[in-house]
Amino acid sequence: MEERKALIGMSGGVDSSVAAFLTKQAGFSCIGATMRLYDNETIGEEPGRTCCTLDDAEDARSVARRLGIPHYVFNFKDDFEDKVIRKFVSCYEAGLTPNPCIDCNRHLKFDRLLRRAQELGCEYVVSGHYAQVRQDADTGRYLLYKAADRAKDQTYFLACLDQTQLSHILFPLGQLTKEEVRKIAEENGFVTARKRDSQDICFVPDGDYVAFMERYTGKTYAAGEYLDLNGKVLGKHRGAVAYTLGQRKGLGIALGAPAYVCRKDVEKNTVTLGPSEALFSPALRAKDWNWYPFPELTEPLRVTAKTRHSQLEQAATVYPEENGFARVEFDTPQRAVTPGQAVVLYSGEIVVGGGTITEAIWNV
RNA sequence: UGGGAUGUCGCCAAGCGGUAAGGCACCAGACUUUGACUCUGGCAUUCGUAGGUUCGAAUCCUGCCAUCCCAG
Repeated sequence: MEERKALIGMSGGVDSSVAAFLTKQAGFSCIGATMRLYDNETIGEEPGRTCCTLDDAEDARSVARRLGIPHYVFNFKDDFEDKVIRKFVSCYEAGLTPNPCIDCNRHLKFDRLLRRAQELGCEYVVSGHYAQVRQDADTGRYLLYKAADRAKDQTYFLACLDQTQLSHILFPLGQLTKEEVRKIAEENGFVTARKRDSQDICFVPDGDYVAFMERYTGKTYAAGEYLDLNGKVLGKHRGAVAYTLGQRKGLGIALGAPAYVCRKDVEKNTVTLGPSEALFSPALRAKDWNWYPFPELTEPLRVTAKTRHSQLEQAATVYPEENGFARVEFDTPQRAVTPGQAVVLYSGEIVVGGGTITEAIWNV
């Protein structure tokens, strides 16, 4: 029987290094691959703490060499710019709040990279994500399960993957804790063992995404007015694209009490400020759903839901709607439900589905 | 120009003779593979200004300056 082949997406971090090690140990014929997603000139930044600098590619290569597996660097800059960076910018310009990590998973790691893997004869793409995929014995469907290490669970970023993608994915870290992963890396002498976890948007290393957008588009976003909940003008803001729902920091306006972005209107270029209490909505509507235990949602279902990565799951009921939409009604109103962000539904250990929030529903 | 009022951190604001609260904003960390939220820490040797009284003043007195209101 021919040895099964797997391509490991190696970012140059500790997680994917250990994923490669475990895949090799499991008996797969492995190929290591690092994606080149952008140049520093595209993003107008000095090399920094990002997910795919040259240093990171070198670290990945070093680990691959140690494991005795080949290592390639694939140039996916065109797709990354088109499907992640451009979408990021156009989302903000449309008044939404994008989630580039999810788009990168959907279009790069588990699409472009997967296709390249298949060209190389690999059945699987392997990544260092903390999540689990299992095939349901009865239905044959691929199910996404939470990671054993709940604190590191990354299913929120992966609930955009469809059945075809899941059927070709291995997450070797799904049953391990971060601590165990670091230990394995140490024991094997990987240079990546003590690298810190990645964070921030990789192509905006300094965190100033507005400055990034202005550099990238060559535009200047016009200042506009801050409004209170009654529409009264409170002051000037630096352009509605620079704000996201629920935001408090960086408003630069002192109102005596903490103020948060409660609504925004990119057409009128206004940002409405108010107290935290004005941010709670009892329901949301979302589109572009992926369902895991079944092909389509046909009837209301009790679930728990997250509207952001670092949020406790909230009890809710999801209702199917026309044209691929679904409505999620929370038992308790949720704060700053933000269009453009993902909503992910769970039932116990499994991910029921994931979609993209189109609107917060303020009155039910 | 008369009459009145007020001037304390970027904004608001305690203090009222005993040696500068607090909130907001801001900055820095922490948390976090998105944006956010949150948490912790920092943030006026100085109280419009110049003098005076006092052991001691942001707090009392005087001049000046500035702002606001009412008269004009």
